[in-house]
Amino acid sequence: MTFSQNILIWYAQNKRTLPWRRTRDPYKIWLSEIMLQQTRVVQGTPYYLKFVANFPTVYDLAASSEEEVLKLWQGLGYYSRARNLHATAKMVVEEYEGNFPNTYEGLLKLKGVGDYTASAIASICFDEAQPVVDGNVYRVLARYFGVDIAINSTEGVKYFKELAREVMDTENIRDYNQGIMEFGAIQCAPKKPYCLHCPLNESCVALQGNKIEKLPVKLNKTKVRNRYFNYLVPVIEAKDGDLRTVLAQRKGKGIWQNLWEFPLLECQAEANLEKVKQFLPEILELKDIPEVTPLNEQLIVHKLSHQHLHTRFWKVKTKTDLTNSIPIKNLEDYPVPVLIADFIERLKNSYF
DNA sequence: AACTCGGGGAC
DNA sequence: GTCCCAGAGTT
Repeated sequence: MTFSQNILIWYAQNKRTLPWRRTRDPYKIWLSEIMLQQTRVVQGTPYYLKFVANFPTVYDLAASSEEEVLKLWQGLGYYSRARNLHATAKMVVEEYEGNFPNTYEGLLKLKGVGDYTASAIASICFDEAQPVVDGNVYRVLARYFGVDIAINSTEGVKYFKELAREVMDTENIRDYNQGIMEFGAIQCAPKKPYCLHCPLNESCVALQGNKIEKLPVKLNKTKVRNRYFNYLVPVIEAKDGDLRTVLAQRKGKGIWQNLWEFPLLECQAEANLEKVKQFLPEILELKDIPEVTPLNEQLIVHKLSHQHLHTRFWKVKTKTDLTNSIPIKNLEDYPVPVLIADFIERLKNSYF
């Protein structure tokens, strides 16, 4: 029995029932594929269901605002995916009459759709024989064929794509592609794969050579950058007695583009009260002398894959009614990073 | 070719 | 702590 035949049989017997497996609708497949980029199925699934409920068709998504899309995306990370998602929905509606391209080449032109996603949509929706090579496929192929070329090297990317193309089942590409990914996720797992009862164990080069834990090979460990964030949280007592505060939208390059946060003072190291008071006028233009107090004693360390954000929130109590101030009860309407969302959650449970 | 972009779960 | 997830875009 061939490699692909084994994959197809395993898939038929072991596949999970996932919401996007009941359809060939390119819109829904595209949505699921974007959401699952670098994201586990268990984490992405509730977001997929939320999006399908709010935006049943590409027209609904295109008619929404980026702000709404980011709000629904909040917490899923890699927010450029959400911005590209919205831009692509508008493009499909305005330039493609609401129809997604039905070929690999056509799909590649869409923002946020790269080699993997174009292959996935083309094969799943249109039965086009394009191999998918995601993290799961790299692992399965590296182990089964005993390939020790780094999967994230230029040579490796090219080699594994060609290998994937050679061993794919062109007649059953839809099930085969999903099958090899599912096989990698469930059976040929990164750690402690279930080799004992694996249908491919007798011919698996890595297993026979006792190299399961050494494959796949991956280079370049990410180095973490430490950053020191001071969020200045204005607390303004309005005339009606309500509390107001201020949010700012992150612009330009870097993390959390177009998401909202409190006015930020970033320093080279942990800042004390004097430091915050010194630079506060550059962040907030106040007419009075505010009362500034730290809201967390220990720095909150928010960990991203490549940055550690050492964060302190400062209450800035003022009587200046800043322009663009908003009622504190409206804070939850804005798309914010998890770091800010967690803070707002504590705020609800009376932080002041 | 190397870097950047989130957050979370498994270990 | 480490690894990695149904990767893409930029420099």
